[in-house]
Amino acid sequence: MRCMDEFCSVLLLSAPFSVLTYRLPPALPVEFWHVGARVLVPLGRNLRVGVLLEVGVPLPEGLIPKDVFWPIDRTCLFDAQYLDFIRDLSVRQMERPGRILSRVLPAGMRELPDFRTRTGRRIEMREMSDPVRRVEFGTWWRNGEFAAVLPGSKKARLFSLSVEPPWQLRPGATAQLEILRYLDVHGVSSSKALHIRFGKGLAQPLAALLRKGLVREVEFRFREEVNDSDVAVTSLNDDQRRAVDRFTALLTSGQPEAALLFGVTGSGKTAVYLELAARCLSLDLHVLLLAPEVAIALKLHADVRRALPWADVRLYHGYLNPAERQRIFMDLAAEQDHPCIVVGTRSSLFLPLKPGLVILDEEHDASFKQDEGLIYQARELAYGRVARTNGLLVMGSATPDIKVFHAATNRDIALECLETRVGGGRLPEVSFVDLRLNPPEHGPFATLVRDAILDTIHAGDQVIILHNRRGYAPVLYCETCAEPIGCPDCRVSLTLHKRREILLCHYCGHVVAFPLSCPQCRGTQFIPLGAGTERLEEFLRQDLPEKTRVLRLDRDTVQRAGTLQDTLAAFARQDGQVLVGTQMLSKGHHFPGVTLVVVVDGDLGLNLPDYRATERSFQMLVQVAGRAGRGDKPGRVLIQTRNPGHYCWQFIRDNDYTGFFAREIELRRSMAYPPFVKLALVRISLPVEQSEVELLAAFGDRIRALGAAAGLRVLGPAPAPLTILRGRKRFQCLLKADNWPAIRGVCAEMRASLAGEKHVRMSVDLDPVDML
DNA sequence: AGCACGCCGACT
DNA sequence: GTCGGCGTGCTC
Repeated sequence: MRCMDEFCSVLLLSAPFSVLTYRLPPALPVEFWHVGARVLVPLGRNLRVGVLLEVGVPLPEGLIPKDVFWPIDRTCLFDAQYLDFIRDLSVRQMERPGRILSRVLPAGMRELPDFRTRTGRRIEMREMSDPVRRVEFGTWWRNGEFAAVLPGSKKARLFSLSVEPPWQLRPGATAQLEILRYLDVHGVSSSKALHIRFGKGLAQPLAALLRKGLVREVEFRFREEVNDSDVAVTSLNDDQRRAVDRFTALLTSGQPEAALLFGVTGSGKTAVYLELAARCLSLDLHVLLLAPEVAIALKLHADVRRALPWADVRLYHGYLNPAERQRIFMDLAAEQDHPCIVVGTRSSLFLPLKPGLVILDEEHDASFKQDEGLIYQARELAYGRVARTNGLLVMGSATPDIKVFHAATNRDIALECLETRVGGGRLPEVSFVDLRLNPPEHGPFATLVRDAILDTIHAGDQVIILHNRRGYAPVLYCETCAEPIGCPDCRVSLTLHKRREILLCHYCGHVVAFPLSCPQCRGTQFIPLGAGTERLEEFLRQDLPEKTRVLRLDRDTVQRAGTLQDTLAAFARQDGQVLVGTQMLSKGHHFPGVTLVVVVDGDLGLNLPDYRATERSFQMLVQVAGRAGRGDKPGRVLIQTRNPGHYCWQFIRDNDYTGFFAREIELRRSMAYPPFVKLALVRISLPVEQSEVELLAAFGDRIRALGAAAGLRVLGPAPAPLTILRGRKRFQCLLKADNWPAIRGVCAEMRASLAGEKHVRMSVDLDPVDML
């Protein structure tokens, strides 16, 4: 029994997310409490989950503390390094640490757990607060006969459409039809999401649909890959060996290190990762291997399992069900000294590991930036993690981020290059088709492009057609009122998705049924303008010889469970001659039968209001070009353009990343863009019905004054590229500075100055990836 | 997030 | 008169 009261600080994992002071209950022994473990604390009249941050803190003046209610974890979940990492992130994001932590943890971990005895009997909170019973529960807790079980161990059920529309339903089955439509629009959905949408009336119609086989329950949106790995586990070539040796030296240098592995597509970066991972494990350190997309993570997971069958390999990503995610999280926390490899997507950065090695595969990929909710750039967080463990961050790419390559050329980070394609495959020949001289006479294709497609098919080879625009037509034009149909909440036109019979806003997700009559003039005659992947697929089906099989891959087709993998697998075994799709198909897959890649509109990405537009276009086109000719036949890439003079084309043709880099970095230097300055985008929005005039004037004056005082340049405020989005008018300022703290300071003051304006929202994107 | 408190509109 | 809408403010 302690004679003096002890106080502790607890970080709440639900609103208000504050750090509060509690007393450790004198009746429970001190060994029940672990810094970094979760505890149950009273707040108001109920209990909350929090993290025990510190024991032995002073009691704030005038505060009468409540007692911590009960421990949840028996061991520390978050060590000092992890909490420091979260704290650092919270400073950078200008958010409270509790909010950050609650966002990055598997959902169930911030919810009230059930307490059960070993025999499975549930103990009510009411019983646990009885002072007499508590002594007994304390004994049980110590003996491990009593524990917190995570909620949500009940599996979240996922449902997917299993039959394409039109559906055979009895007339009047409106509830069933609504559910089918919902699944068609939203793709694989959890029972929770369906419940939110349909409420109590869900169970019966859903059961009917399951019975009829129109809807099926799926385990998982993705299947684990079978071990058909194509990574050579044979010996490494000289380049690969040199990279491995150099990185191994960095791994054991005793200080944080970062390195870039720069290698053309097909040069065997994965083999380097695997060898390095093996060495890291033999040093008893954790390895984190991050992929930009779940599908690529699955592939890498299979590769790792095959190459390192003796290793403890885990797979983690956002599509695991919550119980699964929690289990992995808790397992890793419990075995922090046991070396293992986690393969996953960016959310794996928040697992409780002590990573000796973090590998970012396809480092340039925009998916590594989380841009909803908690905004972060995986690369920076990955470095944040290895910085605390004196580990090594390896970033791999054929088309590195300009900023990363700049750091490598400055020798701020190490650089290793893989010069040759493993197995000697040649890079494809890239040529450009000037659409002004060769007009698109066959749908969107110039005659010579269409001929090339036909020739390839006749030769028995495969074609990839890239068009980074989904849907049927991006604009639906009303014949009578001569206006395109626009989104009611955003100032953009709706995209026609013909098969799904909807018009969809690609910015806010607004959906309307199609066919419809024009909301302006009630007209019913429409002309679809422009083409998305769906229209290309339709065109190719009609235009190409009848027996040609055309597959399509974009976000719309992938909404059916397993479609992404099924389609990729079907195309890989040549169950289809043509694959049409968005940038989704430029990533990481290997199709030996492909000898032609067609880019329908090479200019599509070049004219966006974004200083990185050219870089991104370059990366995507080089990546998709890399899909061609990886087998024994040489490949060819045809890029249609109306702007053949653009500087990036020659570098794409010559597969000359370093040339592109040299040009681009000079442009960035002269225009004062990153990496030469730090950039932030401050956006304010207000409901459309409010006047912005006064607000903008006051906001502009204040931010320019603050900016001048802090030594940064302020551009704007100006209307944002999508001026009206989701029913709000949007304006933005671009801030340029030579350090982040100056930017953060100004942003924090601006946020404070807007505190009184209830309907005005302000968001800050530090280092924006795109300015839309 | 919850839950209280408090201040205004339409009911037994 | 009171029931109940949800705006504002606090919780160790």
